[in-house]
Amino acid sequence: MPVTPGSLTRCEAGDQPFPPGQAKACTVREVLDRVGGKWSIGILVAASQGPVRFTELERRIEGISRRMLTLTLRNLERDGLLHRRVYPTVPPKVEYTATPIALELYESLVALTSWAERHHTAVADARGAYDQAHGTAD
Amino acid sequence: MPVTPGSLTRCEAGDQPFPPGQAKACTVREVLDRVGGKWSIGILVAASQGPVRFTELERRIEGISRRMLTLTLRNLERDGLLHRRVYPTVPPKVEYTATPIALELYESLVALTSWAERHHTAVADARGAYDQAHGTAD
DNA sequence: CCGTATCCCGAGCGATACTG
DNA sequence: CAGTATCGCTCGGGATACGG
Repeated sequence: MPVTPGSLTRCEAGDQPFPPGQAKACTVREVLDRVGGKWSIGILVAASQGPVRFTELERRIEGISRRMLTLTLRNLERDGLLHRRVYPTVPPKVEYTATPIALELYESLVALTSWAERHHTAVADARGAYDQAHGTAD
Repeated sequence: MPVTPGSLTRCEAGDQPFPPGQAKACTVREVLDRVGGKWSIGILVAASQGPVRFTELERRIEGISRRMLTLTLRNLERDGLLHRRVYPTVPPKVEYTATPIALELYESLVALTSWAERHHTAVADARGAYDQAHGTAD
């Protein structure tokens, strides 16, 4: 059985104007609005292996700025995807841990990685063909 | 068995600097960069039910502008997710159809919708708690 | 009917410097 | 160590008007 249209009912949490029949699209957007940021997934992956400290993330993510690391961590924490534990020591120590629902999300993302791995060459080919047919570099 | 770190090998198609151990993050980003746009999913959903015409999409998506509809259609076509068929009639008629790999992607997205449906209340609660604890509206 | 062309704005992100 | 503050830019996206 393919995807059943209408199996997803409502779209109440969003402020986006999705008409009926587009409930699924809306639901997906919900997720994308939360982990669609440039660094969210990377942080989630790192934190899914166990508690991670701020500076460790800064090293592991490579390319991220202090600012974006902080911002993304805050957003993930706000959405209940990360738990932030502060040790009142000196120097300070903060650990970030993926919450259970983040781990579930992580699992769900596997479907996407699988798709990407199966078709990324096809996508690349399609791009090449398209750019060939139209104006590649003019 | 939970997600096995390292089961996804390389990240060759991207131009983003993902260090080793972040291959999964990179792969997911690949997908997000393609369907992460504001309207991509909606169009994909509509086109997955069968061929759709331009104006029909314009009505079904509700809120989308002509410009963004065209742009998003072009991107999806370029990535091989949509097939564009032009009937040389007058007035012109154009049909967009989801390709097989788009349908597979659509299936993969079900995992995300499932996650969203299971936890969107938890996320909302987390947000509320966070905003409560910090400065909601001050 | 199916687009393109232009203008404009705000969010997202990067760089840099400062702090408890 | 783990942040905050400020600036500035790029780019996605909205509004509007025009064209084949």
